[in-house]
Amino acid sequence: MVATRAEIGQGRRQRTRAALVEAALRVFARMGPEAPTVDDVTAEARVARGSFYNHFASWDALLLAVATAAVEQIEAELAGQRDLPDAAARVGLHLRGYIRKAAADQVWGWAVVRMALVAAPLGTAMRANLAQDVADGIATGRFTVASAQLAQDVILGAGMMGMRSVLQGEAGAEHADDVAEAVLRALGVGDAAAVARCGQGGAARASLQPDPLPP
Amino acid sequence: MVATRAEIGQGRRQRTRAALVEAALRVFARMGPEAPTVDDVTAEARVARGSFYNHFASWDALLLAVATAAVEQIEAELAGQRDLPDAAARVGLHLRGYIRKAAADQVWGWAVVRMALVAAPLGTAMRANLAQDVADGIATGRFTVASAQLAQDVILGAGMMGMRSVLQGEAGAEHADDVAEAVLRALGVGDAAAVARCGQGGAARASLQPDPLPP
DNA sequence: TGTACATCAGTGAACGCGCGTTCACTGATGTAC
DNA sequence: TGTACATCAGTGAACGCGCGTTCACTGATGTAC
Repeated sequence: MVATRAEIGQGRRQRTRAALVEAALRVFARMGPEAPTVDDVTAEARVARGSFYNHFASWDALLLAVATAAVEQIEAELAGQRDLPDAAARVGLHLRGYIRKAAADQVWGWAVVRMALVAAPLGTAMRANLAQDVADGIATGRFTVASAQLAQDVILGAGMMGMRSVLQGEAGAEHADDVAEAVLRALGVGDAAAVARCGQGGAARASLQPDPLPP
Repeated sequence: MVATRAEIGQGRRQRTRAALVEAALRVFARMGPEAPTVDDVTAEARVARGSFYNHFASWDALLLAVATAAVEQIEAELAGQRDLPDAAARVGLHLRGYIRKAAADQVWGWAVVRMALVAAPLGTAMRANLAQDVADGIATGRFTVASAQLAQDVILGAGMMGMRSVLQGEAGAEHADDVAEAVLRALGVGDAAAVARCGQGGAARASLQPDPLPP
């Protein structure tokens, strides 16, 4: 059966591709998404240089794959929180989740921060997730802000800077709660402190296992 | 007199150097601070390639010069506002000033946003200016925040994202006031709306002349 | 006043490295008979 | 069961472009006499 051979081929392909994406994440965490060369990534993945072009037509294609993988990873860990009825609680838990994950998995954190600041794909992916919660919060009167754009700017801006501070070692893990509370206050949420510090926080925390430090 | 000849030489030097820094600002606005080459900058400055190395030992040296020039430019326009007695007013007016300037001078705005996100020198310069106001606001009880780090993260993060939105055309000039108000709310300033929308705003606005659009 | 000279910054051709990209080849795995 | 073959992904040497960097030269300007 032809299907079998094709499947086996796909298996090899996917393993090599995954190795490249994972290696790129580590390299991006060290060097950002634009400085490294094809050689840096293939060396980290322990794969021949030519293999890169079997999988990615361009550097942007790799960037998109890495950004997608990074967002999927955190969103999977936060799964279920999109179902919370309160938009403020959802935003708060996402903020805490991202910052806590940055503290627990510095490779992921640095890669996300560096990509978010420089590369379009990641910012776009995160904005897409956010837009829904922001629109909901405004529609239900939970957020009192001048515009949805303003809400996004405050959430993403403070969130990214909060991650950066934690990664730099300028703040501890409690920074996640502090940032969430401050952002919710900015959005006009009256009970910001309560929303930012409890809710499904226990569950979210339990799903985060600490990771080894980066190289 | 030997001094005269030396001075004339310095005059030539300084003009060439200034041309390189101004050209680099325009190039950074288009391409960010890392992608462009020495050729891009010298071509924009209409100067021979070799001249670059008469003035800058490395790309980082250029970056530092451009970042310094960009911060000095806005700080000169906001001069006097550091004397305001209220830390909240100072922070608000700086936020509005940066975002309004980005709207009025897009070349400056894009260069600042791209440098702030990627290059260390600019972020460091802005943090240094901020630290004083944040410390003051906390000491006088004007800000009620968990930490100075938190205040900086919210101010810089929301400020940069606000500049980005205006530059992208996703928000209008009024975004400056909205961001300032939201940030002050996050910092626990009770009269955030009042502080963000009046004060020395008129004077600050008058000092900003609109600039031509970037290439 | 005029001419030869000194001292700069600026110039741009030339060199060489490093990187992206290609492509004929290898090796692994499954298939046919 | 064993052997020849087909089909993949993966490999890495080779090519060539583009960029950073250097340095002997030019041109501009002021100085000496």
